[in-house]
Amino acid sequence: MTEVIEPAIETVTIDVVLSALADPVRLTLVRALDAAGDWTCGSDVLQETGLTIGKSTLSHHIKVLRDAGMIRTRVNGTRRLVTLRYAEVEQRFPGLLTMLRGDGPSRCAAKAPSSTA
Amino acid sequence: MTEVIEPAIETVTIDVVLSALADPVRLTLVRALDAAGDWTCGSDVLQETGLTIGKSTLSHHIKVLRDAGMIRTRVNGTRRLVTLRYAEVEQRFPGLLTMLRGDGPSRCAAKAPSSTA
DNA sequence: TCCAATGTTCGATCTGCATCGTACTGTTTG
DNA sequence: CAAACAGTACGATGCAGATCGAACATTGGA
Repeated sequence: MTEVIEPAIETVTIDVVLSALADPVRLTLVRALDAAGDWTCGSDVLQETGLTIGKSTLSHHIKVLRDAGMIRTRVNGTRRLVTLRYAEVEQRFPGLLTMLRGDGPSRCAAKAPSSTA
Repeated sequence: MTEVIEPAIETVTIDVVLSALADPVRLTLVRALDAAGDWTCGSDVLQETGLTIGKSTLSHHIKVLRDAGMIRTRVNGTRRLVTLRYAEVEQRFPGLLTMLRGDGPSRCAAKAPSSTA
């Protein structure tokens, strides 16, 4: 069970994290990991999230998220297991994962105060 | 003292905020606002931040940040005064402004644990 | 050993966005 | 009213990054 190399959480900057999370596909991936709990395997995530991207594109996005310190990749046989670096990210950027969770692209239409002007 | 139209904070999604903050110029602007308080829209900002962009580009970035709910623009005569929507952003996305503050592009080289492998 | 399955790497393409210059709007002042 | 100033709007350009397909590892099993 080798681990793919990843940055120490202390060396991760918010600049890089913001760039990583600015992409809708990567945001979807992180949310899926957060919601689905522990592990999600590479290609399974496409089916689970409904993303329609090629596997090389997925591989690219996973690398970006890993370099941004958000996720961890462990090699298990012929498969890669991906997980959120939950505790570390929460420690380094408190509240970040919570705010990612709150807003789906079209949720949150519950109660809008009348100050829309 | 008219106010330029801005979104209600409740309608702002984290997706839009992340896209807005993913740009280094806009991140610089937000940090400058956070550090210095209010300022005017024009060449003051460029001089203060050391940014070397045209004024139309600056205007563009300010619009993006405003649409993302991060800043407010007030019209005062022939000038525009820009402020950070501090309390509102903090209420909607707790901790966000703090984590923007923490990381300069090259700071934070203090103590890296030996878990780099 | 050979084959199938899973991901990564590489090169090419294409789209979105940052940037710029110019023209335009609105405001203050002479 | 005209001129100067501050900022916006718009069209054009260039580049970074998202995407894809194909070739290349690596592993597990027949």
